Amino acid sequence: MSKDKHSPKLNEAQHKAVHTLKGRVLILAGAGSGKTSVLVHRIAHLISTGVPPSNILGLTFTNKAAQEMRERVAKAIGKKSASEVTLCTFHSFCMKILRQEIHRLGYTQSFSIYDERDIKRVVKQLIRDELEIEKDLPSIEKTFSEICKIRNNAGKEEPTHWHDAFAKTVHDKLAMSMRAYNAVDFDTLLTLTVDLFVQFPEILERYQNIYKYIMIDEYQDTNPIQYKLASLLSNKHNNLCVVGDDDQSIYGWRGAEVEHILSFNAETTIKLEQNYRSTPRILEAANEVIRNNEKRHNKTLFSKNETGEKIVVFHAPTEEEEALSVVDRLIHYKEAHSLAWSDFAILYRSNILSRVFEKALMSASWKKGDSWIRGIPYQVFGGTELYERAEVKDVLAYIKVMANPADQEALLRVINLPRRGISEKTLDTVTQYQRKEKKALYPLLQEIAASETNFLGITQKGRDGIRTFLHAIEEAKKVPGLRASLDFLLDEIQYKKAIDEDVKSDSMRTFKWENVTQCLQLLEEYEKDSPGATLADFASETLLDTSKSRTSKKSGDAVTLMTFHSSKGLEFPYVFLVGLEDHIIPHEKSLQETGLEEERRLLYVAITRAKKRLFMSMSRQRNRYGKMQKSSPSRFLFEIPQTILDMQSHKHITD
DNA sequence: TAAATCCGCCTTTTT
DNA sequence: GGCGGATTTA
Repeated sequence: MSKDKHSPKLNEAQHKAVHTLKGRVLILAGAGSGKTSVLVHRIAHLISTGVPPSNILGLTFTNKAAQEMRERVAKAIGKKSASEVTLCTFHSFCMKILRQEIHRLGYTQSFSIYDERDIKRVVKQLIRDELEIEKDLPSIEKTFSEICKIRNNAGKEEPTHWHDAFAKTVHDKLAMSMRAYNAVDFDTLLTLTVDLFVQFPEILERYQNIYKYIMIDEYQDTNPIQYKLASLLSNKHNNLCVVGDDDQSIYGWRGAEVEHILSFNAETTIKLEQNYRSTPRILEAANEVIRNNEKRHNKTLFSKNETGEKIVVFHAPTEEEEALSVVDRLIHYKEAHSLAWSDFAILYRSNILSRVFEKALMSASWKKGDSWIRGIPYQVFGGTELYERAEVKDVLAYIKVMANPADQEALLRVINLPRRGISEKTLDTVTQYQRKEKKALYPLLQEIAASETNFLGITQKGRDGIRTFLHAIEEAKKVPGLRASLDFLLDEIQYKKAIDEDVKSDSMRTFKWENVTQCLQLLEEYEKDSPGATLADFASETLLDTSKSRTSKKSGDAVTLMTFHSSKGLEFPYVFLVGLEDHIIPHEKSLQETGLEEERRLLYVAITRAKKRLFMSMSRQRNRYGKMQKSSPSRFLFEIPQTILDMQSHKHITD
């Protein structure tokens, strides 16, 4: 048996998984058991038996997983056929369908996508104006999470007590507002697609006939609505293959139900239990941790690899020293075993932890040949960064307004930006009137701009501002070309000048403008890559896959930094798990909420990313909300037997 | 009308 | 300790 899981030689279970093409197939795939490889082979095999690539649909949860699948399928069957296979996230799949069909649900093709901030603002507004309750308002957070529950439950149960009923009211109003704004959000992308399929069986059938073979990766992470979508689609041809591992279910907080995988009605069930990725030592640590969970299927993951080194653990006095120790080891092992930077990953529970490691990486010096180089190349995944920045959101909001004038959130965001004399009071008058008269905002603004006399008591200044704003938008729309049209707009509204005047520090000013330029750059690339695409397409695709912003160009040799969550499905020879402290993992907030077991699974996922060497570290104190606080090692660490741990001083590398 | 100050919450994880 | 949002001040 080959050790290489990429080798064409498959073990018995893998072989069966690849060759069972019909019916409902459940593949229980332990960590590192060659799951992706099996899926890729299975796709190749389907095609070799004469199934057209366009009949195959592979759904994943993250963009990274989708991208990896696309790359590996392309390698296996060639770029051309691979491009005909649909491999994408649930969300972008729904996007694809809704772009074609959403007009049947009372939207237009150029609908906007709202992120969590946008949607929360709408919810807040609804709670405030529509319900006119002053006292005892349920918090937005709470209402919003109730709303998410309703949506993700796919109408499974009706709300019973007051908070739920309230949330249901807000939910229904929200749905109306969103239709008025011609906007959807991450959740409704899915719910609307399901609605579409339920309301229009003939459309469903059309897609059923396209996607005759459906595969779902990371099935343990499906929530009810995704489950519903998959069952609808696969209902006719009944070829549904799902792959997953209950021990790696880490999205409970997003409504994922492990029950889906535990109770999947399968005609064939296949278990992949041989791990090809990690050394037995690493696997033992993972197994020892996960066996403390009660809610799980008993599994016996084994590895035939060489035993491997013990797991290194070190405890640094401060966060900075922890980061330095990690970086020292990075340099040491790269040198000692002539590795590439991309052989290393630094993984953490939450995004904030990336900071201190980025700093340490940036200021580290290492020897390349005869010369010293300052700064280790690294790549941070996740932590949306670029699209979270105010200036980029502004630009995106302008894009949305041009593409979709009904997008009221975007409109209100930029209508007085840069300041053009439209006061809060003016906006208040206008929106109140508009809500009362049930008019759309944009046409109303046009009406105001066109009027010569006093309209709703709006000041001359306000009216002038509205005119300037609308003029800029309308003129920009006429400019052909996406990038050109946006350039025109930004020039017209003097956006750069506004940044220059608003921002005090020099470095910040340059930084902000660079972000804007980068955004424009992305638009230009997008325009080049997808001829015929619109601004609406750009905005939504951008929001559905924020990783594109950073992975665009230089993906050379670099150390990977990412959260435990986003590391799922990936592997690295050398893995550093950092910040393993008891309030971070298990996260203090998880203790009541999603529960300890999910945190343990999360650590299990993180541990099983490592192929050769695993390092675990923590600090004795950590900065929390600006205050230094003591922290102690994660309780999970004590579940690993001492015999396979190598406790080191943070200062000295011993081997 | 816009700038200055204050307040509260926050940092769990992703699409 | 920093950011967005609300409130106060010029």
